[in-house]
Amino acid sequence: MYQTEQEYLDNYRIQNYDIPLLSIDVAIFTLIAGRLHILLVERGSFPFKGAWALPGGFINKQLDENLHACALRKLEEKTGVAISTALPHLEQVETVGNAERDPRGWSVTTLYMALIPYAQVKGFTDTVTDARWWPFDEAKALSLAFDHETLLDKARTRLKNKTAYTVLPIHAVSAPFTLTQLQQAFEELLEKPIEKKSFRRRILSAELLEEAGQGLPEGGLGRIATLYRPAPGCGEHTFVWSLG
Amino acid sequence: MYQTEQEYLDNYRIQNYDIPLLSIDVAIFTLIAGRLHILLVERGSFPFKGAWALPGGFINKQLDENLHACALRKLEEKTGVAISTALPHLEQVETVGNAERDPRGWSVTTLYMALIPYAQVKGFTDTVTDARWWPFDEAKALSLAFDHETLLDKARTRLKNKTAYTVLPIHAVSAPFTLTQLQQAFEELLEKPIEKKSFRRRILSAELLEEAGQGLPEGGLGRIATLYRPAPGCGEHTFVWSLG
DNA sequence: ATAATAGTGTCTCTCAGACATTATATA
DNA sequence: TATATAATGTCTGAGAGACACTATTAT
Repeated sequence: MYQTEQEYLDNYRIQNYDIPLLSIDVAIFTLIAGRLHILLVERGSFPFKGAWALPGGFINKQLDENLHACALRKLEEKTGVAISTALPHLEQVETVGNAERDPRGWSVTTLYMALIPYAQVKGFTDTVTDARWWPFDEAKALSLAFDHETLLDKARTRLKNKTAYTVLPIHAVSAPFTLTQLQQAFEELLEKPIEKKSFRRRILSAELLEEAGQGLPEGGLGRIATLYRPAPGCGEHTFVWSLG
Repeated sequence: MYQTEQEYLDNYRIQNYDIPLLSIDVAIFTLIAGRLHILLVERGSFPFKGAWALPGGFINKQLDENLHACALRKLEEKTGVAISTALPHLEQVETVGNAERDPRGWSVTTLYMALIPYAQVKGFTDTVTDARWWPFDEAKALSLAFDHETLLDKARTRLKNKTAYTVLPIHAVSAPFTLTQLQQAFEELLEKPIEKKSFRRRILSAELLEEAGQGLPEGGLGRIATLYRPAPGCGEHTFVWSLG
């Protein structure tokens, strides 16, 4: 039909094709008072107007350099977290597509999962009126928009699995923190207790933390604890063991 | 604007939105004479006409029930493998999207990875003229269409990682097989030798194999080996250890 | 002192790696 | 017999779980 690639491209119109709708959804987790919470937004427009949903939306070809940047933009819009600040963990979980999940027809969404320390976003999310943090179990009991209950489960499963073999929960606590605080974060995400000595042995021998002074434990009672912060460059090469 | 969800849906036209192109690509791996190969197709149309690429294409809203089914359809079209037959492993790897990967503009592709025994597809792929099996290293040296060199790496990495903690390579050998054959498959996918006794201990204690008679080793020389086939329901709950 | 929390010592059990040894087939 | 491959025996060291014990703080 066309003789050259340039000629083909000049005549290409995406509107001529019957393509599915594509969106991005982000399951944003944090720990509030030690318990797992997730950020949900109340939908202000159709479809599912008024229902709670994961933050998400469409790719903006002008604003978003790539898929990850698009997810990061959603994360920032809802949490006010500045990219440069600290350690907002953001990773792609799975892409789901079928004819049933959206009443507008065959649609595809790429699910991301984020984990951030509450201290870093509390000020902002408190001021946002259409979004709020839900304890995870309560969120699961809501009737969410689209197939977001399924997406919630997928994100939660990823969170749990990675906690068993990486130091992912480090992204849920603000530095500096005690090893006990970090262990409690691990236990909440893993949904089971961890033996203290084993935890300390592994987390310290991994050399992913550096000391950051000393401080009293939460509650102000007990022996002074050593404080830690993530070591520089502890980014993602954090896979070594198998917990639980 | 609209008062009810139904009214909104009645007036919804996807063509009114500026959405990116969405495709599916499948990295299909097999072992030929013990070496890792990947199936590539020579593109017959623009863009990248004449270049080698991963099998893939667009979702067909009528034919495809969901994303996985779409990937399965691509797999079947190129390999002739019947879904019902045996164990074609197919899993989603990652979704990539940006403005550069496709000259037609901002585009998104969901990458799948498949692993099948060569014996199951040899007859069919031999007859297909626009597709051929490439040794993995040679494929990497080709100049592939789009960002398929990157995709190839992502799929290869997933293959390698999962080999370390699942029995994924079981999908690369035809039953019945000897433990030595299975070990060689593991070693090729893992790119390093495995200690024989350790391998046998773990693979047998996982109880994912059942005995399937006895046979001479390849080459016809040596002690009679026990043959095995995957145990029914060894599907995917195959994660237990950490090899290497 | 007492309660509370931080941090350590150390035993045991499991299991991977290493490697020697035995068993059984063909030529 | 020699050669090749299958399959097992067993020692060692690393590390996780268990749990008792010591150390240090506030009240």
